[in-house]
Amino acid sequence: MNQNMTNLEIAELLRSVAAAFELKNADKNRFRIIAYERAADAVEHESSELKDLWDEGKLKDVPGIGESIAMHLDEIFRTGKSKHLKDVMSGLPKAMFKLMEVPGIGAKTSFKLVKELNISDKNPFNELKKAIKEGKVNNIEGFGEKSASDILQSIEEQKNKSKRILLPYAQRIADEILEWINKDHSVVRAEPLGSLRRKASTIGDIDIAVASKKALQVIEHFCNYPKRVRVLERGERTASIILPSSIQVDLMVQSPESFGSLLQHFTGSKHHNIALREYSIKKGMSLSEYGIKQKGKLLKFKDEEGFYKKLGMEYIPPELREDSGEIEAALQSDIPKLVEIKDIKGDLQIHSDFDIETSHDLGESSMEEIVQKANDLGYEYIALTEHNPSQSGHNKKQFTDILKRKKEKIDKINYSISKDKNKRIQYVFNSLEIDILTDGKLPFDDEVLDILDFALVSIHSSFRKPKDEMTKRVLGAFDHKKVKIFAHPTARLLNERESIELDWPRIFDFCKSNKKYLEIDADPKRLDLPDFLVKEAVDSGVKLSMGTDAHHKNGMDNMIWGISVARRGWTKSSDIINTLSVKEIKKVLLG
DNA sequence: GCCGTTTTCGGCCCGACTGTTTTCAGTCG
Repeated sequence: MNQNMTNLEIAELLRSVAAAFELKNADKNRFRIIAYERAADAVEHESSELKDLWDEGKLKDVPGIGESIAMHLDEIFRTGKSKHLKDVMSGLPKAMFKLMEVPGIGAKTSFKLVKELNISDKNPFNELKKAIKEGKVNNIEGFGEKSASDILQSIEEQKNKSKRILLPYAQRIADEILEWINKDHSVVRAEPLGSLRRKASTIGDIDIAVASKKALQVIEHFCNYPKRVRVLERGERTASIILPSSIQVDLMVQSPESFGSLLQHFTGSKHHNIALREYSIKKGMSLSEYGIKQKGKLLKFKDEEGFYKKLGMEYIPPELREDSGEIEAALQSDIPKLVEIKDIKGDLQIHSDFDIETSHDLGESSMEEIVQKANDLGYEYIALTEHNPSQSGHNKKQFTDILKRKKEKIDKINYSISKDKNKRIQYVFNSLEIDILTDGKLPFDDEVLDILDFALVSIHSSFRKPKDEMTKRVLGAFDHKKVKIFAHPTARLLNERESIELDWPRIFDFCKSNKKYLEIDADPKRLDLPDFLVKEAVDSGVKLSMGTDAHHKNGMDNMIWGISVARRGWTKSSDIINTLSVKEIKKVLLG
């Protein structure tokens, strides 16, 4: 424990406390254990840092954190430790909490192993592995050959487990498995569910639901998937396999007349389902993957619409099912009509191969290829947004010359587009993605900027600066008249680089007052703004811009992933400037 | 320990699978 614990560390602490309670008062108060686990979940789920919420006196606004836990956290943030939580965990070996990271090892198993084998805190995983190999584990009461070797395998898999899977890659893996599953003739329908169906930016496990009257046959077929490394479990209705890189695939089978309930159950999220079930209990209904039980009778649902309707709710799109207000909205028929890919009329961040003498990466496709691709996608407009020419080795005249050359080329393209009545595409914006320098300035002055139609700004260096300094830096650059869009605003790279720290409410206010726009960068390794900030931005009345950040014409197909983020952020088409017609967007960007 | 669209007290989501047992505890999603 320390004064500056992150949400992840706090969640881990609360989970350890839950485990400690589980061991210490076995049957006394199991709901306290659940309360701590739910608090841990809530902290992990929370988009703001708890320390910041504590600063603002809002700790108890986090659902799952009440009087008592808030008090302990307050003590931690003030003094760096909590006497009570420390007492709860006292006498339990640290190694125990570490071993619980292994799938299949819970509190009780972990405690028993550490105690029986005298495992030290130093390297519990290696010590446990060694004990298993020496045959010491299968002699412990409650363990056997199989459980010992399962644990060994779990530790190994945990070690080589890849990071969370990027959305499009998870989709490809799921598509391949679906192709295999559909070879079984008893399969009526098969769908990828879980976080993949909710279109989360990264995916942990891959979940698949199948409608079939022959569950056992489907499960047999699934477990024979050629790319499997091993079968993790295999029951009458569900099965799990492990793929290379320790990717887990879970399968659930249900008869076609109940497939709607299975879709609903297996799509999740866990938080959404729990909230939904708690609400339903009050209405005298009990929900499960089999249907809705009411007065002892089981009602079955072929589709999800009927399921939600029975609960007195509007249909909730999968992307919204995170227990972040969607149930309340659905009860009041207040679910927004979410933006769709067909609403998008243009792509506002694309890099061509025009040699702009940048120190960043150039695109790989020519302007002409990109314009053709945009036309194929049905777009009315695009923006060509190469990185700015490098600062070193260019003086003002050279900047001007390069940008004038680019403008001439785009002018020609626009002229030829205007002559071709068969083309959907009507305008190419002459733009640029400009670095925000460390001091908040842009690399060149207004005269050079004037050559452009408009500009994007973004951060590509000095990512780790304090929130206030970073916010001033961004607003300094964003303030220029020609600058309309802040591109990939958090600068995060999924699995690789954390988001920068910004005062978001201040950024949102600035955008609203000054007609500036925040980008959703649709590049699958960015997906930036992240969904929860999209929701906050939209709630604050900020308008967004969509860009694929394509560095090759094929990258323009990535718009769909940006749309997924927008939808998860409760975005309507009117919240996004790229849904405007070419005539309207010129007023917005050229003004 | 948390929480309130019947409640400030009395509830707390629901079910599957596995190994080690011989009816169930532990774990997971």
